[in-house]
Amino acid sequence: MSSPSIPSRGRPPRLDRAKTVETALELLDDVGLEALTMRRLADRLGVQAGALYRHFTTKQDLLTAMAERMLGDVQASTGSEDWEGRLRALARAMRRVLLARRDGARVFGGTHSVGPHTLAFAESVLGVFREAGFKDEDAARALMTLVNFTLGHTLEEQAATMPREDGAPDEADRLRSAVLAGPYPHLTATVPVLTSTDFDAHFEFALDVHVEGLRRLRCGA
Amino acid sequence: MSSPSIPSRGRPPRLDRAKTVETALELLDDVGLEALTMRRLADRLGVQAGALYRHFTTKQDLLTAMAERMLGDVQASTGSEDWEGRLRALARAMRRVLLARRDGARVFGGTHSVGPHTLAFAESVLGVFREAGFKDEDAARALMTLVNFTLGHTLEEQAATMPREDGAPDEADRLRSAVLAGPYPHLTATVPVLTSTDFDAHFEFALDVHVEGLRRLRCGA
DNA sequence: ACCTGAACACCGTTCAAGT
DNA sequence: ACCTGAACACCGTTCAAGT
Repeated sequence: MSSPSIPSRGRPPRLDRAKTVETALELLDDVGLEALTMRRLADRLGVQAGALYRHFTTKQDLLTAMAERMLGDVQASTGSEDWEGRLRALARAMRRVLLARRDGARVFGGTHSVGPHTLAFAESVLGVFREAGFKDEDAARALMTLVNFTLGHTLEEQAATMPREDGAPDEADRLRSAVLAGPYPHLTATVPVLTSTDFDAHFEFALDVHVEGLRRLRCGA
Repeated sequence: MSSPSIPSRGRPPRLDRAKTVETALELLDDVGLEALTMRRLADRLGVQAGALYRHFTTKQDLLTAMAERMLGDVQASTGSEDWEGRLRALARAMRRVLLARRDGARVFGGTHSVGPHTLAFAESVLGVFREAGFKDEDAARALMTLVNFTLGHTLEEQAATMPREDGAPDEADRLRSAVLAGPYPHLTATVPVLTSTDFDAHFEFALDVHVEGLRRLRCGA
């Protein structure tokens, strides 16, 4: 088999987008977004940094491809549930794939992929809304809101669970001492919840609010 | 007056945190977050870059002070409205101050100030919820959700309205052509809304969903 | 005490030249 | 066609030395 199709003049390339993106995601998991540099990625690929620019026009282009690749891991929920159940499943799936990689939310939030995985996800969410009877305008805005809040939540979650260097106080600790030092009765009462690490509960709360609000808007107006 | 209080040995400082933060915010408006460097800021202050580290331990510390300063511009809505009206006013005020400066949302989102302005804002939102009868746990999570979605929205808004360099296609254009090139019926139907620049309408939709959802949760459970 | 000058250890990106 | 080698124009941060 392996038809030569286009007889590629010169040597076969040692790099390609797919393999580079895969390696970049592994490097991301190992060192985090801050330390993900073109030079370090080139090192891991056994290549010079400049070679990466044959396959990605900029670092931003690489990050966008990484975000697109991450979205490819969302499971298509073929469930025969109602629209609310299908919506919850899609939101949880998006959260899951972002949490699956170190700084995944920041990578996704810093890019705007229009690749097939990203569009397929948006298409699924829109399908749920439109088949549930939402107007096109509401469906589009409901998609934006859902992506927004899911991204925002995972951003906070990954920021809060970041491994802090020795000696530096936890973010929760900094908030606690600042709140207790000032005249903040409401914050004082709620700071245990605000610094809680039960992010599943926080996410499900936001998801409940969102779905509940959308249900009201579906019939009204 | 002007009591010498502590006789400051040596020359009076040419820099202080407040003035530096103010200048940094002006520089941000002029050049954007990407070009906001310690060297450029030092230049504008007539000082060497290293001098900034007498007043801010890191650039992150400076950015946090900038975010804190921005939150100081929220107007205290002393309105005698119901909890929903007060909540809407606070969310709109947060959106307003973030939109007031170039890349304001990204600066705020990349930091976690526990300064008085930030805490005062959180305290206000929590006050609305708790006085409306929300449980402490729900109030705390509703605050997180509100800040989340307001930040996420302004992040998207400022990303979409960024001045693009010549020749580079608009983000909306890229989305449009990608959608029309593939099998995406739902996206095709909604892409006019998704690429709409009526961000007020998008924000008010999300605010409606949020408030509507919270109203249901207040009594229930 | 506060700032300068200069360095350290990096960045992303470009591009002639090799193969 | 693809990659190397080397450079360009920067970064954030540190710190001896000056005043």
